[in-house]
Amino acid sequence: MSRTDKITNSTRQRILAEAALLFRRHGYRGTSTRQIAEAVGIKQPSLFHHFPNKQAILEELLAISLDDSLARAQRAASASGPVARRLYDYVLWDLATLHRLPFALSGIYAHDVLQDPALAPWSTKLEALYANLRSLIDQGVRSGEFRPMSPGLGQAMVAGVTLSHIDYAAEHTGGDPDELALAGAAFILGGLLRDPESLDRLVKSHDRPSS
Amino acid sequence: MSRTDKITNSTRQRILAEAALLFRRHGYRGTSTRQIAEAVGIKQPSLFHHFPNKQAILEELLAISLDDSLARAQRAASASGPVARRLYDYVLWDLATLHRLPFALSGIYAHDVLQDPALAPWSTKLEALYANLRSLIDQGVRSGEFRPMSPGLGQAMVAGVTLSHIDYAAEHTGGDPDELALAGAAFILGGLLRDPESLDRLVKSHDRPSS
DNA sequence: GTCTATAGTATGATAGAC
DNA sequence: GTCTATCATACTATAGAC
Repeated sequence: MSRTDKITNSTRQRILAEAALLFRRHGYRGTSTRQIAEAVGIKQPSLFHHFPNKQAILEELLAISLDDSLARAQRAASASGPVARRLYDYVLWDLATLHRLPFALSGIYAHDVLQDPALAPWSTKLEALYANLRSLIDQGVRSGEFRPMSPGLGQAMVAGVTLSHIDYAAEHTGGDPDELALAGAAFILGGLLRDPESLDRLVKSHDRPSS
Repeated sequence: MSRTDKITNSTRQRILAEAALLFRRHGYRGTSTRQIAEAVGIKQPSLFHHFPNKQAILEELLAISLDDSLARAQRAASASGPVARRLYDYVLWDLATLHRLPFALSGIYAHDVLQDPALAPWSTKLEALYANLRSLIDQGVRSGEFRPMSPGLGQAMVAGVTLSHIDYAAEHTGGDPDELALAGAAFILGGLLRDPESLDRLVKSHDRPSS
């Protein structure tokens, strides 16, 4: 995070915003640098004054959306206490953060793009995030808090719900981030918990997520 | 369904299978016709003897995966009886079918591809499928079976879980389709139901899904 | 039904003036 | 920091021989 972009609502930021929107709509590969430039209101070669290449735009968006999530997931997986509580708090924070992003992120976690060897470091980070989720689910299954299930499948489904929120957010602006996050976290925990009454306890005892 | 491909394990079928695999891995746009041809073991122009163009390959895969699901969702949404039962049975059938497909489908529902105007008919079909899911969720919320939630968000999350199964299936072959479908249906219903004890009843009273 | 050769197009990126 | 002009490349698809 050694950058100097305090509140630079500059061309650079507008490129990121428009690119994120287009990447979500048409995918990374389905979006041309000409389209991004047109959306920003400049000509295509001018993009390359702000970013060395198209991939650098994608990588900056990945950094925005992945780094914090991975750190939080790591802490959640290695902390102590009831797993349901830790996973619930993590999901709640993740979704609320996601719904507050200034960028319509997505089309970015799509496996196809991260499969590119040039993006291997990001693929590794996403895999690390997923490994923490698998660990959490495994802990919950072993402790009896969650229904028996393959941690891999559980992780995939949790990630699937998260991705669905990214898409939903992009097409339904104006929703309350916390409300959406609560709905998502309740759905996920409801899907995992063996004794779903404990969900009520989770919801009721939760203070607002700290940024 | 006016085709004549009984058990033609022909070049045509192998093109479909390899294309499906590559589309999932690298996306539709990230997969070149040369890659498909190479995977099949022929040269690139030979593809065009079997399909008029690249898009036709995608469309055939879409037909395989979408037509039946839409029909089933339509019936589920307009039938009578408890919503939870109808949605549970639909999801169970959908996931079990999906896990039995000979093709590693996906990368296909990705919004970015369907956004192409040339694929508008398929985009319409997917939207119709989603509208039926929204209707089911809305019915469930109104009847009190499901927790209060926006039908749009609920539909998105259900679809997200389904997509996660497609991905999971592609990377973990050999799992029991029915078992995976049960886990997915339980997750979804657990996420939706207000009174999750009724989930036990759904699971226990269910006979095996008819093909 | 498959091949070689190639047309036609769109793309990401660079050079250099202003 | 943006522009015009352009290069090099990769792609989908066609033509026509075998």
